[in-house]
Amino acid sequence: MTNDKQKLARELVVQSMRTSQMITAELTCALHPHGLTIQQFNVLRILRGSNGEAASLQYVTERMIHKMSNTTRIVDKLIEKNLVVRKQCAENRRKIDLFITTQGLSLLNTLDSIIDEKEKEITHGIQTAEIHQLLATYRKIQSKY
Amino acid sequence: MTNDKQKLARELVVQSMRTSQMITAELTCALHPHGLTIQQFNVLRILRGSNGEAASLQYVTERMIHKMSNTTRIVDKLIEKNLVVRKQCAENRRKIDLFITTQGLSLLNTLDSIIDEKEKEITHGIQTAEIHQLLATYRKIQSKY
DNA sequence: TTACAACATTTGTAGGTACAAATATATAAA
DNA sequence: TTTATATATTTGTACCTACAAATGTTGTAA
Repeated sequence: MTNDKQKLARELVVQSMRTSQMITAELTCALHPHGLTIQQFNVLRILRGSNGEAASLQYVTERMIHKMSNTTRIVDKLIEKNLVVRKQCAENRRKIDLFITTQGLSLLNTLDSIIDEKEKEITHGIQTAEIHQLLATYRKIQSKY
Repeated sequence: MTNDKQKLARELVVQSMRTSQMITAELTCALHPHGLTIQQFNVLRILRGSNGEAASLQYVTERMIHKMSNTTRIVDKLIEKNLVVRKQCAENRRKIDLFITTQGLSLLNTLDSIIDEKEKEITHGIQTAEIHQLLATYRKIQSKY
């Protein structure tokens, strides 16, 4: 590998972290007035996605971006805000059943358009083909791990 | 904006966070045996980059990826490990002069090839042109903020 | 020269990430 | 049946991010 490719590799690593951190900052800022962090918001969306079916902690953790984060403690925060309820699973008492509440669904409903708007803003001026290209490169990187 | 573009926008946001988190995990893992976190490693590289010139906390903070992080406390950790020394600036006593130690330089020397290797691994199978394309897209996203 | 604003860093706090160890429950093997 | 193993979640710890407030220092205008 040439020195040039090595420099590019480092630049890619640094810039992908920087870009992701900027996106994170934007979304954090958009959610803040509504009292949610990105992680709490993501867990809420995952629970909405299970369509009324009970979701276990494991189910939620598998779908999170930061898989090593502590789902128990993020869910705790959502329960405090009455956005989620937690029940012990009847069939398997090791498991925890999580459900989004009506209040949680209603909050998500408000946030959807706000987040859509932010996502539009972030990708503004980037062509569809360019996004497809970017996603393809991401898949190559992710497939290694 | 079409519904299709909106879905792509969301996918880009999610996958860029996921990719960056995977890269972070890889680098964290590579650095762990040497007792450094990514943030500590980055600060150390920034201090090496100042080539023996005193670097203020502000100088370091500006160059970090996570600008809102607490440079004081990251530097504290590096000082504990004798990788960095901190002095009050003589000309302006508000400022702090930071220097990387010989021990710090020597550790970085060991880590360089390890990180180079990781960066190679991450970008393996991705063509130079593809990386340039990716970096161009990143610049577009970053230029908005 | 004494206020006052600007600057540079530190400290406090709430929330997260990563990893390991502990707890509780269920299943399978001797 | 007892023991061992696997499964699901919780708890503990070190470190980090984001943001705000506090501290100490410097420059400047009345």
